[in-house]
Amino acid sequence: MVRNPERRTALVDAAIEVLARDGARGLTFRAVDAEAGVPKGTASNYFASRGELLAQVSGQIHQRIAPGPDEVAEVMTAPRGRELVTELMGWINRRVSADRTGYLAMLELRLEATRRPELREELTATMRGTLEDDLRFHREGGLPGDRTAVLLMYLAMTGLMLEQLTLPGVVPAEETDGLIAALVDRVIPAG
Amino acid sequence: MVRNPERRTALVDAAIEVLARDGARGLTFRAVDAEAGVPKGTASNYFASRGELLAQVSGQIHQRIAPGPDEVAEVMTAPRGRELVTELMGWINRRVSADRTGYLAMLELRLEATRRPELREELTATMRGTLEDDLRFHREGGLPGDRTAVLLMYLAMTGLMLEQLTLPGVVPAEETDGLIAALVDRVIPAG
DNA sequence: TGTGTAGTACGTTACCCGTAGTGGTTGCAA
DNA sequence: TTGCAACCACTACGGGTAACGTACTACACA
Repeated sequence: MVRNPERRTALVDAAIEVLARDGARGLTFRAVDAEAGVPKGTASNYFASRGELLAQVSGQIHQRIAPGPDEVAEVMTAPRGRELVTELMGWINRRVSADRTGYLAMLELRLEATRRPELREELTATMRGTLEDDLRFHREGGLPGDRTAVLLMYLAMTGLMLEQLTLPGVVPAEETDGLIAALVDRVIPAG
Repeated sequence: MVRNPERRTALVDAAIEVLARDGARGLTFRAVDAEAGVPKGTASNYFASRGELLAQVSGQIHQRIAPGPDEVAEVMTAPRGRELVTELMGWINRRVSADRTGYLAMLELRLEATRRPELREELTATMRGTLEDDLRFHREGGLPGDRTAVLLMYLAMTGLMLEQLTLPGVVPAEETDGLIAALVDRVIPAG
């Protein structure tokens, strides 16, 4: 098994690209080779199996999707209130548009997790972790809204994400900002 | 091109099953043949291409997912109010659990639509139609909650659906009923 | 008896996969 | 500086699989 960290991450990045563009069906070692611009057979040398490739994709995609810490810090200079929460949600939304590839690959992974117990466990643990981080961030950051509110926002944003990524014509893009504002407004209890 | 309606729907049903179980990757004419218990090559005779197969799956899956009219009528005997809306949402949720296969296939179709403009258009039109039906049903049925409320519930239920289908461990099953109740309670404006 | 569909069998095609083999680069030691 | 050893990129090949479509036969029904 060859170990060249740069090349390995390059291959995994290529795999993410292929996954988003061609779907699970198009994700083959050869396709990864081609996408990464490396000779045929290279992916074979770096990953023992398709499952291992997916596992590494799963590990890398979170880093790709996760926000940079300074990015968050910048937004969080504003006073705590519903407006700030709205801003955060809109920011998530824009992030999905900006990195369609990453989020689409994530969706493909979710579907794949349906059939791969190990992948499912890993993805579940990570997603659960980030959700708990969100909850803690919200609570300790002094943002308005209880635990239930955060969970509801999480679900609605997940749904919005799915819609935008797969069938953008169903919920018109012009409405999304208004919907996000209404979501925050209604879901966070007054007080 | 052979035309035997029964067999055709049987094949499409088999394709839905394969799509949910093995994903887009596993959806081949041969796999459909095997799943439907018909001789190899049959699917080839019934569908000119993979795209045509997917188109027919898309046409049939909506009927499979759509509720029977009497089912709705039965629930709608209750007095109009938040409780009834909660009941309806819980019913959607149970429906997803009961027909995992159908909804998983639907998810696979959404992802596939990412790469197939024709499929995307058709799916978008249908989904948009059912969403507008929902909105009309809600309005004309005298249920509480404005248009925004229905859209927000749609998004949250979509998110919940995705979570349950792909990573059921992230949002614990014990919480879902409470979340649905809270969703309805908060999203529908008082009045 | 003729048309159309079910079932069988087959050949072609297209990838996909892994690996053996080669050459080049780097690092270390004499 | 030179020689050696390890590692990795790259090429090329061969095996294998499975998917696909179709020609062919059998049968039912009009």
